Amino acid sequence: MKLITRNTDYSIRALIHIARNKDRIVSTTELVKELGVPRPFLRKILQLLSINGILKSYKGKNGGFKLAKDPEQIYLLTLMETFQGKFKLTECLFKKKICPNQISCKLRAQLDSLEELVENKIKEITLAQLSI
Amino acid sequence: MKLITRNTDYSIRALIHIARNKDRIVSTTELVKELGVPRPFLRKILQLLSINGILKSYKGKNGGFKLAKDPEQIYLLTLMETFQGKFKLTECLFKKKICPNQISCKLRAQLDSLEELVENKIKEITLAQLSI
DNA sequence: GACAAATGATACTATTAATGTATCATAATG
DNA sequence: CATTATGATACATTAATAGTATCATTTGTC
Repeated sequence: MKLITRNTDYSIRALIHIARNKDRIVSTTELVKELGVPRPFLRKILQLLSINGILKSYKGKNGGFKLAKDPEQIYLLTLMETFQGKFKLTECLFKKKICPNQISCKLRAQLDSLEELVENKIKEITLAQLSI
Repeated sequence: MKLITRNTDYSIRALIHIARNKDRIVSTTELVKELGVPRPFLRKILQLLSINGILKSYKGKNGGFKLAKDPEQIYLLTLMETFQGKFKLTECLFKKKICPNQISCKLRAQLDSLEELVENKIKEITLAQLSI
């Protein structure tokens, strides 16, 4: 199963590097060298981070990215939801009209409480903790 | 994300029905009617449950399946691992030779502790609880 | 102002995992 | 011995993930 997909993972690694060099602009070229991930894919990821206000971008020569917030304010949950959509451990089949009974479903109840537990844990994790 | 995939989910629903009728043999035909899931897919699932000693099968006319164990002894974690492989919240990219540093990875450490938490919770859930 | 080096926007392709099908063999019951 | 069930196994489809490609726009430097 994938709690964290590759684009989220790459984004974290990129952000860690940017956080560790937060006084200057970091370019995609530099990040590709540092992380060894595919350039076009990384570019797409950085763009999304920029659109979502996590990175600030600088166009043109010597351009690149800087953090738009303090590392303490960048949450793992936010990153996951940026790339993977709203946090859900398991989509209920009820919604896909396969499982008939949402309300009485004991499994659903168990999963919901588990989901809450996991979400609360993830909420606490920030870039600051990951980049030290 | 999918903590529980469709075959695990179908298996649970099938087992619930079988558990509720545990004094008699239940056929695939009956389960298809009851659950409304694709027959060939369900057959494959029931076969796997049988191979793994969760169901006992009866071949031939009037054949079908019965529980091979008490509902109290059938764990959600076992079902998940039967259909989805060893429980892992997120496969480490280190193993795929993409991420260079397994040991120093702070994210990995966080995920590992989260994984333990979730696994322990899932370990406690049995068919008995789900089929009441 | 022209060029180079960067990001912005966006459409497309490939790969993998999940989901579902099909077929033939074998066994048990009446 | 026909019918109805499971056993074994190969195949096909769909959806999600992962990755590519292309052209436009912006900015610094000569």
